Amino acid sequence: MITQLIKEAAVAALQHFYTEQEFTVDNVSVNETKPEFKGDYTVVLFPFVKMLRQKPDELGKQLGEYLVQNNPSLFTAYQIVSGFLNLTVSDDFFVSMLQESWHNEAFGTSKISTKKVMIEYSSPNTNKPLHFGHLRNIFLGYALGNILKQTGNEVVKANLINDRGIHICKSMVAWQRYANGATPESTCIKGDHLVGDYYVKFNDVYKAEIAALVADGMEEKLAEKEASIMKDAQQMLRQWEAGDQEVYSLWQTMNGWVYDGFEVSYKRLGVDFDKMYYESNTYLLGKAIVEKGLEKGVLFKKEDNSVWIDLTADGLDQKLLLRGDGTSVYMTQDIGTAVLKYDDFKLDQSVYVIADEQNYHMQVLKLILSKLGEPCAEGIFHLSYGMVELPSGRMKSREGTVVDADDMMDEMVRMAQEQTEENGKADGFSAEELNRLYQMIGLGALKFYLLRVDPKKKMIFDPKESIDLHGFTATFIQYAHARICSILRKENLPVMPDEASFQTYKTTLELAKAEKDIIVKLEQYPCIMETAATEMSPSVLCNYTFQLAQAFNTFYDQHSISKAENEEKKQLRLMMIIMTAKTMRHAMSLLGIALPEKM
RNA sequence: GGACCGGUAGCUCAGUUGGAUAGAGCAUCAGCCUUCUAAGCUGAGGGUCAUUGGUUCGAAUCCAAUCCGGUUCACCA
Repeated sequence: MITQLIKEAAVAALQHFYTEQEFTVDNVSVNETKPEFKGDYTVVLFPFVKMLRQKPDELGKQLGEYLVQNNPSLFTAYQIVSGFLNLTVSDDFFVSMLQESWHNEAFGTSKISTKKVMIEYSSPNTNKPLHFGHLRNIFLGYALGNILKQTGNEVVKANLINDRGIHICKSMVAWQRYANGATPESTCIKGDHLVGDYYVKFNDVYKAEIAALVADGMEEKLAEKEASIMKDAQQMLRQWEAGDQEVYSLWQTMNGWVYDGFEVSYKRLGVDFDKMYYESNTYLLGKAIVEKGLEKGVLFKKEDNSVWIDLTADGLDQKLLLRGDGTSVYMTQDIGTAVLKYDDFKLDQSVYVIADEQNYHMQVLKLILSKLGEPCAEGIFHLSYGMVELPSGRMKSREGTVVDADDMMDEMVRMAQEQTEENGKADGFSAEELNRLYQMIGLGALKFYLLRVDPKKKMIFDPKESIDLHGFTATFIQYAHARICSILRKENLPVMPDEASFQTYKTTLELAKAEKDIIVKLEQYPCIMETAATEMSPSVLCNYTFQLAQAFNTFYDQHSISKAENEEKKQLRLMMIIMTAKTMRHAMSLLGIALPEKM
């Protein structure tokens, strides 16, 4: 990568002049040169000015001369502007890069990290369908898995399904009471939606029952406990835990409906999992680890027999791990699951894609595991993301204010269709092609919208304003890609021509600014990929790809490819746009976004 | 109250270990389709980087304090 080469060259130059000092590439700061100055990359001189007691301009001149003289294939000129050494990188360097890499499908992949990594994402409850907030989680997890694979890691995509507990019993009770045996088949409602409807029903009835009790003079707190539907749900949970046949079978049936529904959604979203965990299998785990912790003296018992860990020395609180009656809590279960995952796959790293409201929980989980001496503790990483909110505040499934994931997908596809037709671009496609195109545009826009911002920022989504298909969007990138493909069609070339399609000319014509801008960007791709992986941030790829598409559009407007000045230019430009399209496809495919050849 | 996260243009956001006059998109305004797709391109306006101090040759970035918003500190999951 070029910044690395520049740093190494700068170190060599410094070492040449100042033999008594030690320099490393980490001392050298290299940035892209600001557009208002001549040059491509800039070495900041100030750190050395102080260290070597030299005047900036003199030091810059000394280094600049040396660098240009001794690296003729890399630099053609230098310029010093108030403490900054601006280096012009030779066209030859960029053209060679292009000639070597335009065809390389592995450009951007590396082996900088070869860990075994699990990414747990999605992790839904089985009492309601997926909503817009889940989508952020799902896209993040899926994209991150792909990105980590690109940098050499072995990735296990995992889904931990929350399929048991009081909230699951709530929809079951409501279904039992009010559904008259309705099934997805009998109602033609997608299974997860059907179950979700009864979860909402439960809460409606629950509220009404409380109101009735309060009207009869009961205290509200007591009414919340005494409402018959709630008592039924609690009773059902006890029966489930006791293994009651009838309850168990209802539970299996309704969860089955939900899984069928999820399957459809996941498939449409284009995501998948290598390993499924179910809380009904894991909720009893962790107790044995807690017992060991007691023996070791890491944990302690209170008078009522409940088991705790004291984290006050770490600035946190005491945390309950087992109730007085010996039953476990959420944390206990998570401890068990963390160890289970570690044992299943011998993980180096275990990433949890979970909303930021669980920051404290995850911090405590990691801390407890490390105090218990569990080797899985070190690899735990919480990829925390901000919740998606509506202008009116948080989405609440109990209040029916959620934006449903399936509806959202439909809405996006509908918008894609509407826009395409409005722009008069729906001609020349078969019905099936159009359908595929609308899916690509609609879902691409949705994914890009949710991935383009830093995960930890919360986002507010206004369904009324919906999602723009202009500007910093997937559509913009898709459009640039389609334009490139259109040029290639005109030139009778496939999207990825044979390696021997072009001659490798020795550069004779200077690169135009718009050409150079694209090639400079392309050259940065491997570096960008590394950043995305180490920062665990798909948004890095969104930003990069958008900039690349922008650079292409600018170029496209200024220069012709078919009617290039000469054959050399034409072939160079073809290589350039082929590599641009390839890079855009590569980056976007990691985010699950497809790019059309025509739109 | 403790802990954590956020505050950058009217709105949504970039800004990689401190580097040049803080950048995009949307919105607004002005231009550009007899030439490879105008879902595009070019230009203009728009900023006390929440505030105040500190460190530094240099701070949106690091430190301290303060203000605003959010999350969390359950024998819920």
